[in-house]
Amino acid sequence: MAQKPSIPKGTRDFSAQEVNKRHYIINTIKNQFTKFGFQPIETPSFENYDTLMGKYGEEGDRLIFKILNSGDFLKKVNPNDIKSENTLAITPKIAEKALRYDLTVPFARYVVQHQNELDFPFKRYQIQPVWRADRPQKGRFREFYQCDADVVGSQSLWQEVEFVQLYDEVFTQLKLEGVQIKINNRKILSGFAEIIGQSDKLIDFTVALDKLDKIGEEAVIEEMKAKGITAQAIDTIQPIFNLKGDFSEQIASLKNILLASKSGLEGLQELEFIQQAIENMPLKTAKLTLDVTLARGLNYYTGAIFEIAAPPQVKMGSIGGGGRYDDLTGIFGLKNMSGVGISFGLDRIYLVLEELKLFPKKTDAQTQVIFINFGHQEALYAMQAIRLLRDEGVAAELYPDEAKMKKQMNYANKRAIPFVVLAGSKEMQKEQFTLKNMMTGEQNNVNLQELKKLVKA
RNA sequence: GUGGUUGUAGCUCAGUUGGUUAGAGCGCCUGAUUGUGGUUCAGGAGGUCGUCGGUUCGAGACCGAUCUUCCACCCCA
Repeated sequence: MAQKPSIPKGTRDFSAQEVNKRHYIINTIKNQFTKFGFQPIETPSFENYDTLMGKYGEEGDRLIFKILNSGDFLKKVNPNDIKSENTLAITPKIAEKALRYDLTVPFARYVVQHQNELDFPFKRYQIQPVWRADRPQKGRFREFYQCDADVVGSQSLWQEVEFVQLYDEVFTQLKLEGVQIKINNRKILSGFAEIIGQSDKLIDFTVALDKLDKIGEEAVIEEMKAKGITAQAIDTIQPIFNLKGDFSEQIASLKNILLASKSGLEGLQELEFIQQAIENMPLKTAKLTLDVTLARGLNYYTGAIFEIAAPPQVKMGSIGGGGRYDDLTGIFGLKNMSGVGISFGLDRIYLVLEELKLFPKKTDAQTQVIFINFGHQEALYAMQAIRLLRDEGVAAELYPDEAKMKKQMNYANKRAIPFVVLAGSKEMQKEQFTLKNMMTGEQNNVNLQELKKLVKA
């Protein structure tokens, strides 16, 4: 116990069953990505320090795992910085690489770096782990998978429409019903800030607004005041705390509030476009809702913002998110390249499916038949049959050791292998096999042809 | 980064105000059953009580540090 090895905080090992279930989710997502015309790419697990730093705000920078240089990494550091414990100055000197924090920024880097080889609009998907030096919690890990799909090089709102459909399709396939696709638009949030004459406090304003359904109206107002937003300004936009009605009714009331804001009205128009399209092509199981309090931390969104809420009966943070960013590649020197993308949080979706018992019983193929090992001659006889079964696509194996029958049977039972073949000298003489069905316990003497047929069924 | 919480056998957990050799259920191994798993019965193995240090005649229990778990905040998938 004491001397046993361990793994770092916030990381996990996955058993065979868990991996199979994860593959089930990944395959579902991948199939839909492909159907919607996205191409797979992969990027390295670590990037240059400068590629990642400064892209996620101060909080994000703190959560990026930095990789210590190899060799005499202290040589490049100014000794005065070490003496004065100037961490900020030392870090970029001793860590020139860092683990990726998400898939979007590496994707932007990829697009800029390969711009001459890509055909725009470029649609890519990417399913890889990311790392964050966060404190673990329910559904929060330090290593987790993101499944991203993005389009760059198109300003068309049809992309947003398609992403809503893509979300709906994936969760429908996963039998996860009642998922809420919350949508908002950064331009509406800017519009609010504009109306109250405090555009400089946009971030503070949205961060506070984002907490509305969690801490309530009063606490939100409290926080806004604490951030220096005037009571008068808050009064002006008070109505947004209590928006009523369905999607289009909310749009109508917002139009009144945002009358004086050009960008606000633009944002509303975009939302209307998406909503009307979806109305004409109803979603299968998900629900599209307008949520003006939806802010999402990432600074780079400029248009639509998505967030996916799990069905209300499970307590879980968002299981996906995304949005439009007009200038993501700008930070790497490629201007005028509008992009929009979404992400699925694999690990959280897993927890939700587990809690709601939505995983199919058989998430993956497993061994269908195992042959008892009676000795060298018998094993050879078994192996010949196994090879033919494998050619037919049947997962078959031989118990490797000449162990006691009871032990071999027990092993088959534990692994829930549905068929066991007993082929000893008796069977070999008649070129037969004794096939035992482990579910029913019944046993039959069959030839190879019949064996294939029975095991496959 | 802030505050709280958890750790005893492979797993789930008991363990009294600090006092002999730290227990249970499940699982595991062996046998009853030399070509038959699940059920039953009998027997058995397995723990430096997360780690390091301290208090004490004596620590699984008390104190400190550290690691880990889970939770809230922050932030986020």
